[in-house]
Amino acid sequence: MEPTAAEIEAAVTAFEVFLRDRRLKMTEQRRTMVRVVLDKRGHFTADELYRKLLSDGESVSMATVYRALALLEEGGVVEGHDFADGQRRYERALGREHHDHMICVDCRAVIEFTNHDIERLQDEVAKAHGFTLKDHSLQLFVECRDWHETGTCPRRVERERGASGAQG
Amino acid sequence: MEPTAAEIEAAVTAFEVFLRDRRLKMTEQRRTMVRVVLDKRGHFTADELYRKLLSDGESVSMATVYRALALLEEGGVVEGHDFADGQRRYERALGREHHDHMICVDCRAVIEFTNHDIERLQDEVAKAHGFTLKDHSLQLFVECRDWHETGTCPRRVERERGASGAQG
DNA sequence: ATATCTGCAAATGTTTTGCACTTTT
DNA sequence: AAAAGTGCAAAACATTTGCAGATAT
Repeated sequence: MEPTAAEIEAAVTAFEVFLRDRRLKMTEQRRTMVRVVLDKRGHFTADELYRKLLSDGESVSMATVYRALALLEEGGVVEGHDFADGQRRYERALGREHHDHMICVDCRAVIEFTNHDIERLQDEVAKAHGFTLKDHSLQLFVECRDWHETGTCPRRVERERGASGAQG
Repeated sequence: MEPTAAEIEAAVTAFEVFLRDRRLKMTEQRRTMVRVVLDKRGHFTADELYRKLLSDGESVSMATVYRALALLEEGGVVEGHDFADGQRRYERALGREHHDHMICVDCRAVIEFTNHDIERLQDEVAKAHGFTLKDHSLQLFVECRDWHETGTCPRRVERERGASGAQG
């Protein structure tokens, strides 16, 4: 499901077109970020992306990461979500279908799901009120009962050791 | 739909019981906040509540407002929401039914709605994945088309004048 | 050439915290 | 008296911004 190298390069080109249309410039930092981001699975924060770039030996600043993420989002390369934990999270959008998220309140694992009936009903609700639905945000906060009960949830154990957040 | 004075006092007492169960104390500030909060309609931020208390001549600090809001939320007096604009928003929970929110991306108006089919489907989704649904967060970001087109949306006009945020 | 970018450091805005003092229980 | 709460100012955090120098078109 990860994009091939060729697909990533096509996306770089597409992003360049997006930038050109707005009279913005393609830079080494932006190019690198498109590549890194499309190669990522799961969700990541601005800070996680920044660290990844640094550990890859890239030369970027946090400010540039934030400025680029905003553009990557507008350009449809990534999608941003707010899981109500104080940090915006991103995920690769290119070539992915729309989905919503279940977040385990115990271990913070993120599980994706799609439910077309819910999507349709949302549209109907908006219409019924005379509005146009532009976007939505749906998170289900769940509990991984079995893992929870046995205390063996691997992600929770990891989190309690102080490791970085779990991702679905 | 606003609670009567008697209902508010009953809520103060109930909150006191909640506190006592946890070996916490009822204070003048907390008592006042329960009253003020239950009297409010619409959504408010911590800062808005703080200003309201000050203008009422109450003696509170921002720190106490934040600490109390956390307790009020746990005690079921208020419910907190994250509308992805960087500030947590609260609303009176006591005696209110569950509902979700539509937020106009143009004027930031907040409209409440309830859809039982969506609720049921959320439960089913969680169950289908082997999880227990503990909570959810659903926001529909909409556009008030007519107002938008005519440029007469009262809330937008108000917002552009620099007034405080609109509430549904 | 010129408009846009970048990095840095400083600023921002919201929320949290340490601490000495005050208030409930 | 003991335990918890308060205000204040400082800290913590994620994110944004001003500006001078660097880079893309």
